[in-house]
Amino acid sequence: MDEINKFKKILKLDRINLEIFRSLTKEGKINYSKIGKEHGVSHVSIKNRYENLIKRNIIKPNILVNFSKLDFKLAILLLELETEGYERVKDTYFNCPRIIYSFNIIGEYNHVLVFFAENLDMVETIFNSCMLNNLKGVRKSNILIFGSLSENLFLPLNFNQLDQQNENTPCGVCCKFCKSFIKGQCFGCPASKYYNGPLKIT
Amino acid sequence: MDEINKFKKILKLDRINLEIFRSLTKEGKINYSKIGKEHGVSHVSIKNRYENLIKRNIIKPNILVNFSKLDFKLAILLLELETEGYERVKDTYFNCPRIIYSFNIIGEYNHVLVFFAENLDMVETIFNSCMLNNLKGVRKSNILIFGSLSENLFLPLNFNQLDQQNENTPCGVCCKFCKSFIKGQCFGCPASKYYNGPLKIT
DNA sequence: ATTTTAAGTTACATTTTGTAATAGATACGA
DNA sequence: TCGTATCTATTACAAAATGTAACTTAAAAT
Repeated sequence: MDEINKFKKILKLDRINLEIFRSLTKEGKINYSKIGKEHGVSHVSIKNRYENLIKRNIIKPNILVNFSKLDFKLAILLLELETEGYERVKDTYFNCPRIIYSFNIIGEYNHVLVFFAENLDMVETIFNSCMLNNLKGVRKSNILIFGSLSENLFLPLNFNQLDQQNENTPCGVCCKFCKSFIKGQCFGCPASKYYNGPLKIT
Repeated sequence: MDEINKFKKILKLDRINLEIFRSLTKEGKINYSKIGKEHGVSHVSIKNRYENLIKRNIIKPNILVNFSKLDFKLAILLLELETEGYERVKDTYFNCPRIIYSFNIIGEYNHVLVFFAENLDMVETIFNSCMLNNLKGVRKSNILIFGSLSENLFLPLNFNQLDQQNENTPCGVCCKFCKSFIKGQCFGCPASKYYNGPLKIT
């Protein structure tokens, strides 16, 4: 019971909050007045609930992209890292626009990276040039490539990194000097000015 | 070049669309007028761009939940399924409120499920009672448990399934008859009327 | 017992949105 | 090449939603 009350202080799940969470996905917008009317409270109350949850960093509105519609490839990289490398991975890839998720796990591996590339060749290039070259202390690794994305697979994309005005990538290299980029095997990093793939900002 | 033009027809990335995508995360709302003013176009134009991308199923606004703030546990289940079971997994868990992601992969395993549970004991219970009991044709499985979620980890939660008014779970069982539930080892399925954990709607 | 905090209310001025009619540019088939 | 769709954009105005501030109530903390 204590576990439950503690949880409720963080995220109270009642019909009103549920409706707040749902409305954005259902209608693409949050309409304070409408939700308020439906639940017999004022629009200001809805606004406060919503904004407080965001301010307290409990929820985050976001735009997810349907990766099934793009012709992108996704991959999961399972890593067993030595202690030193372990801390560094998150730092290195914290702002990488290709990394969708990065988390520590317990078990056969201790870190997971989920990333995307523009096509299958690029998966290989990214894996070799961006990752293995950059990472130290990898004891073991395993790559799982996503198969056909038949259903709609919506994932977050780091739009904040797509400005494409920086000389260096967020992970600290420069595409200009990368073999794969020079040979034309790689579109480059979508966060750098050298990028020339489908995510190029027009 | 053709690859890039094909992509642009699906998702045109210019400064305006980028700003549309960013604004929701930055400000929690999409303000057509404001974005329009900033980019020298009318609010109607912004509205149309946004609504068309949603209607075409390219993007989906969503509320992500900060799992680092909740005391929930996350796990990745890697499965090697026989052809017959392969098709069934997606169907069975399509509406499961605990499943965050489900996708086909190529490699050592052919399917991945990412799910959450209220605590570590529940991970075990879900794995045994909900999954292994329900799945046929599993040749090999591997479970990876998430470690400490030090950073903020925002993931989507299926709020549409949290009504808690159904006798049966979306995967087709009834908690009332489940051993783990009867013994009090399990909060039950958050989609069913029997659920009594922290996600209980008040 | 008093203060603080959290959650909600009303009222009104301001801002945003929806809608409809319309225009220009591009794509495309006959 | 002509005409027809289609896509993207515009303006203008009525309708609706939002932001804000001052205030209320209840619960929690000191």
